[in-house]
Amino acid sequence: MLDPRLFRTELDFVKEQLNRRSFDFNPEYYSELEARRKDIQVKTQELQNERNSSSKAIGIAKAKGEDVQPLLDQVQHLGDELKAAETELSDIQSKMTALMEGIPNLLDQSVPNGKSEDDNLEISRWGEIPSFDFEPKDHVDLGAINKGMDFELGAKIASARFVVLNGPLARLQRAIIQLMLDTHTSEHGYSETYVPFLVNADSLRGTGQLPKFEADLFKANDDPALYLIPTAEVPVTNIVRDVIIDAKDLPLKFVCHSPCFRSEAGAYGRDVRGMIRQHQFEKVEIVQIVRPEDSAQAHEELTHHAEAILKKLKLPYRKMLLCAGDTGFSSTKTYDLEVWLPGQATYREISSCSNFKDFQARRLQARWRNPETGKPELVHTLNGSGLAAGRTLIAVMENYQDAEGRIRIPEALKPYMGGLEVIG
RNA sequence: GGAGAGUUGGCCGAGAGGCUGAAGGCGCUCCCCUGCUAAGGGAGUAUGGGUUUUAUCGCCCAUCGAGGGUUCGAAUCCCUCACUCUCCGCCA
Repeated sequence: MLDPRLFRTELDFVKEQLNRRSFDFNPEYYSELEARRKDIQVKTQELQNERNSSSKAIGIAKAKGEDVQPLLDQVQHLGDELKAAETELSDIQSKMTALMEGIPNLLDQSVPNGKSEDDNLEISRWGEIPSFDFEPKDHVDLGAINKGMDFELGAKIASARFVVLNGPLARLQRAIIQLMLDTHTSEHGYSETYVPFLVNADSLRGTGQLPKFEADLFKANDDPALYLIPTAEVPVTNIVRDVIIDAKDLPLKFVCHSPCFRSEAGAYGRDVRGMIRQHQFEKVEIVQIVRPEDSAQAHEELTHHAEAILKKLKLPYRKMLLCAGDTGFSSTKTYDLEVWLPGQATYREISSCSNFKDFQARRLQARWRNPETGKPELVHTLNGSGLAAGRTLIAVMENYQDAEGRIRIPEALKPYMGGLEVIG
């Protein structure tokens, strides 16, 4: 959620900034709502004040043993009037909240203009694109060998867009996850957490998935409403919901492995083949909670932490700065890391690292006590995939294949593979 | 799943319809005092919101697990829900 004060003082600026995302913001509707809100809130509070002071007077009169009937007659009319005002106020406040919760974050100055992923800006490339003296297979063909990766079985057990991994490939994915967790905890200073994979609506509202993106979620229960997490970002960032953090405890850095569940309604037709876009996938997420002045620097570092995994695995990748039109709802600035997939001869997203500044923190009421002001102030939140494990598995398979369709185990993963050097 | 007991400020804990946003204690901050330390004295110490933006001051509103209700008036009475603890059952 954006700062309501910004709307009251810089309405034109807000509209202009939201335009960069092609978000159509209607300042007239906002101003009208805000004017009514003010009007009704002031009126309601005046009535409440009147009721409170009258009631107090009755209490005092009664204590003195005076006749309170005249006073009671005086407040008679207040009840209905106040109730009507309160109803009207809560009505307009929920309209206001609905409006505000549907507005995306403002973009950082450094984010380039653009409409789609085609306008994203390439920042850097790393690694050698492998050359093969044979036609490289994609992960689906490689996985079909020994039924190590079985999409039909996934469909039988669940539905389309689920997969079953068997034997060494299942272990390889686990090895990838282990490498990521170990690297982030022992080299990058993150603290490992284990969290619920079902979350309530408040948590999803806090990180920005609700109310706007319910269609992307799997709802697992109705009363109370519980949803399968689309990313560990949700439960992990909600650790600090409604918390005032001691200044000395910042930054907080969490790493968390979890399965992720995405309904991706409407996404059918894209990436139908293989493990690129699944309803369920494994991911290691890194999350930072920082002082506002530190978030830009933290964003760079967090992205480097994700890159470090690709470097350890010697997977070629490029780093993209997302353009205005491709940057997510809650983010001010996002770097995507795209790994090279020989099977598709293209770069594909494997990590997304975002700085949300105070957008999530405001929804979460996640604050820290600023020693300079002595007051609670909003923190900044950041997160990134470090990395998506399913897609990392694909990348390892495709980049480390040989002419016979076998897969060499990258050096960094060997300690986790129990002596295995080659799969297939 | 069954039975019972709880949920009050950073923490402990009083309060049982009316000058209670909440006694008292602990902690913390500032000041005074005392060779040092310890002890002592004094003051302050929730959060959100409104009041044409911000800051100061003031005034006002809301909040005693959450949401409804009764009442002129609710931390206090009633209802619903959530969570915590204890015992029993069942399990990993």
